[in-house]
Amino acid sequence: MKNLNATPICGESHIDQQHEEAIRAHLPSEDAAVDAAAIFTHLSDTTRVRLLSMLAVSDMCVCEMADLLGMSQPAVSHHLRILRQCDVIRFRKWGQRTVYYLSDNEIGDMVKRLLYVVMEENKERENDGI
Amino acid sequence: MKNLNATPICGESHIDQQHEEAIRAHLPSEDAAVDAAAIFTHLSDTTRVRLLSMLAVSDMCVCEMADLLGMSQPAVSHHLRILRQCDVIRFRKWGQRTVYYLSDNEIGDMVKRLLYVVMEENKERENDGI
DNA sequence: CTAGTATATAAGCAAACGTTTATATAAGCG
DNA sequence: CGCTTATATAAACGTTTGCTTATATACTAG
Repeated sequence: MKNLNATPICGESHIDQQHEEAIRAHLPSEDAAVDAAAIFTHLSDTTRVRLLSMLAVSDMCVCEMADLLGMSQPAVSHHLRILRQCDVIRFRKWGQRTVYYLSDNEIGDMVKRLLYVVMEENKERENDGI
Repeated sequence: MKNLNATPICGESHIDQQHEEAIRAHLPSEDAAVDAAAIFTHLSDTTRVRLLSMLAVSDMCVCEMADLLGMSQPAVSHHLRILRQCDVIRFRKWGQRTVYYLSDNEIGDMVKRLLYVVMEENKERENDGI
């Protein structure tokens, strides 16, 4: 295959059929793009990032998370449900309590790595100025 | 430090001051959580995932992206602005055209890895049978 | 210069999201 | 058995988001 990164299509003609087809062949399916975006959506909330950061430190039950965040219990449950649905976190029952933990799968690992990278970038940005 | 993952706090008492402080010490700052969530928000849209997937294949100008996605030019520009603002993508001027490309930084790399992981997970899920 | 193309921005509207308040389920405890 | 605690779900409301239409900027061609 040609080096697609060399020149933008528009350098040749506005719509180069061959080049266009080559690019289309590399694009994710409709479903894949939707699913990928969904995962990002599930992580795209400050409260949920906080919850995941907490669970990266320690398994925890709902009321503890609510206490630590200073948020209402229903609000926390709401976000936990979203994170559960995409299998980023799981839970085990422990008496009355429901103890949540990060999933031990690719998505869970990805989230941990991501959080780490983002936090580090954030530290650098803070050090650089403001 | 103790192994925080061993037992949930609630196993000892509902709020164990020492354990709570240990966890708080590991949590991201308010700003870090907001920034991390913001990055996910910027990626949390099907159109933007598609745009990034396209740019991962080849640098491209706005009208090409609009053509390939079958979307209006303002809609594409709207999303490109969002991706620009968080430095996931950058652009160079080329005559009348504005050619966009993925940033060569940690965030850009992260996005590529993420897209790859998510697409692979998606393929597996499809193979496992809907 | 004027006309046309490529892109960016602004205003407006419908849909989606996050929180709160209120209610439901379910497990321990007396 | 009722009473309390832990959690989940539902309804409602204000905010945010993404798309469209319309307009603005900027480069090119003639």
